[in-house]
Amino acid sequence: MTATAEPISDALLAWYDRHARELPWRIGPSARKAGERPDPYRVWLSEIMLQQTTVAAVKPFFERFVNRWPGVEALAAADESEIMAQWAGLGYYSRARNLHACARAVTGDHGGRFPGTAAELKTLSGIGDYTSAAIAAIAFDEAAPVVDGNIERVVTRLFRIATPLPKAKSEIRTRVAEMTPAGRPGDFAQAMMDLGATICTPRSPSCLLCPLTNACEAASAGDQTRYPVKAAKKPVPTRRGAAYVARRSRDGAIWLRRRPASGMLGGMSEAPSTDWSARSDGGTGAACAPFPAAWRPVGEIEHGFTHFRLILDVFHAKIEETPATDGWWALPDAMDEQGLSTLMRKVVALAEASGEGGGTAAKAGGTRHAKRPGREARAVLATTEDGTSDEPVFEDAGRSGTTRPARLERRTRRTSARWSGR
DNA sequence: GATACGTGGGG
DNA sequence: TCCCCAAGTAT
Repeated sequence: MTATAEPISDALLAWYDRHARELPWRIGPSARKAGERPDPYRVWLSEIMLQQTTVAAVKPFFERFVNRWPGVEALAAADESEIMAQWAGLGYYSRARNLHACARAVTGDHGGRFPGTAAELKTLSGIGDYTSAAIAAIAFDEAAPVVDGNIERVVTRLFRIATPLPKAKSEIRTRVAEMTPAGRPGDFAQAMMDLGATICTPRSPSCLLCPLTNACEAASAGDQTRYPVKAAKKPVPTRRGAAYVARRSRDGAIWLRRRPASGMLGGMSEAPSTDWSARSDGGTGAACAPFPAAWRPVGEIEHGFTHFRLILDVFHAKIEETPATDGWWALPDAMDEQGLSTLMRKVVALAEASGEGGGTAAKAGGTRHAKRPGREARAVLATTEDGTSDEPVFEDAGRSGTTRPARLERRTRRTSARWSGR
């Protein structure tokens, strides 16, 4: 332990006692001191969701998950497709698959209880260096060094570490291990993350409000925004592809299929699409469609992924016969349960908005190339048709069986879908 | 070690 | 508009 280590954790914990954020998965410092402990299941679930994802984005998903699956056994008993559908919109979908695998491992191999050490936790699917340490510290009081992006920023500034990430990780971890107090390792980790999220922010840190400013080498030098130093990022290429939205004239149902279990949007549903490595010249059209129909171009969707930008040409057709390909019919009312990624929700929304007979003004020459998918997607969509309802379709029978006869239930109401994620 | 892997919000 | 980035992991 270095000479400065102890004052840092003391000052930080004192700050945390006053300024800790209240979060649905968190036990506040007072309650924690009073002996209350966080539920390892909730800690785990939140940590998985929070990987590369903002607190604001996670909150509603976390609430839905714990309402639906209050404990790890319930989650383990769920169908993976149902978990995927609930995860839809949160991104990084391998997390959802790993979540299920982890829940099953905890239930099957650990008697329904999460193992209590970082080393054991790390053997579970979806739990790596950060998450294992975080769960061990927060839920089980192990003084494991927790290092996430916030803490990297705080520590590189505190010690003015100029080594670029990710090379600096080991040094950062060493520093964190030195600072982590045996008494309150979980609060310390959460305090560091809160500090990084609210005070020691990337662009304009509020050093005047920071409890560690006196100990901070970068603040003393006045160059705090130089840290952390990161390797240069590479330019993101553009890929193109096409998506084909087939609508059943009778009830407005859309033909969906499931993407392969691994790779981009793995395991999620989609309107049948070409692959995306496809030529950047936009050489997509009716000829590339998954099955013959009167395909009409309705615009394009732009979507930014982490490592490439995608431009998807969207085609629409009204058909009546069930295609002779793998897939299933999804009714407008049931879109939320289909496990559609955000990209595919945009695709479907665009097709809906420009589909003739859908009740919305499909005219206006602007639909041909919707350069503003964001605005497009935010449009309130309404179909004036009455819909019949299939059962929720995102399930095994649906994707393999294809032409499974729909269970018909008359549901005479208008559908009005708003682009709001859920 | 480098790359694949989503999405939405903020400056 | 564009770029950055957010409680990372798996391969």
